[in-house]
Amino acid sequence: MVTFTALADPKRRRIVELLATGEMAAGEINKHFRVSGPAISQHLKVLREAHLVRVRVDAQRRVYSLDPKGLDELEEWLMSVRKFWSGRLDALERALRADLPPESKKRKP
Amino acid sequence: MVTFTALADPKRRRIVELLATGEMAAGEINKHFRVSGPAISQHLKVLREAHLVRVRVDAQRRVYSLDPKGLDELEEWLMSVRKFWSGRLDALERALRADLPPESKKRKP
DNA sequence: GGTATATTTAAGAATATACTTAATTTAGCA
DNA sequence: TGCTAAATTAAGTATATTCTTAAATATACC
Repeated sequence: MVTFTALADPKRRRIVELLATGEMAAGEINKHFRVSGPAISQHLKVLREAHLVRVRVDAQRRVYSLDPKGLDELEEWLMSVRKFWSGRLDALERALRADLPPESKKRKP
Repeated sequence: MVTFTALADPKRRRIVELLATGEMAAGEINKHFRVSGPAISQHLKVLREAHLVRVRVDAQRRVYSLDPKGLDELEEWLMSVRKFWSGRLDALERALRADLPPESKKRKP
């Protein structure tokens, strides 16, 4: 799940948000940030490897757009965790339901 | 969105997956990894700050469980991006739909 | 009180990340 | 061909992350 690593950086998250509104060339993406071109290029590489964006070549320009795969993987992980979790109530919730103390407080070490 | 930073680490993701199956004390979580106790404790702190887990005190033990807030925030971001994205087709898809070339290939620099 | 257990906090070291400037690649056009 | 534009790759550096061991904190039990 390189997806989370890719989205851990705020600039990369912002790039994904930008591309959600439509495709954009690397240079145009760059204008939205106060960093050098290479910095953005490196971020785009990470996003590409995480299948969060794809490139289309248009002459010298590289036009970037969202890749569904990355977000799908993210959602899959999220739903998988939720699936295991749902149906399970934690001790506190069980206690509230049964109107009983959460569990025996004493415990041998 | 400190959530992504928290989930960027594979061990922390694993901890969330473990807790999805039920609550667990810090020491018990630790047994699932080959690292020292402090290492896990630090990971748990990051997860706590991201509202992905919560603690309940039981004598000397700290019993951890999932916190809905973190995953909710994650899902919210994901859905927000999808929302902006949906309805928008990229140039290639538009072209395929209209059965026309994607766009004028020539462009002045 | 004194000792053992469970866990966290502190301090420091190794590795990874994100940036910079310089050099390289690729395409268009006079 | 030579020149400009757009972007990437390369190399180096500053900062962040993750881990370790040692010390501190808190609770239970004798």
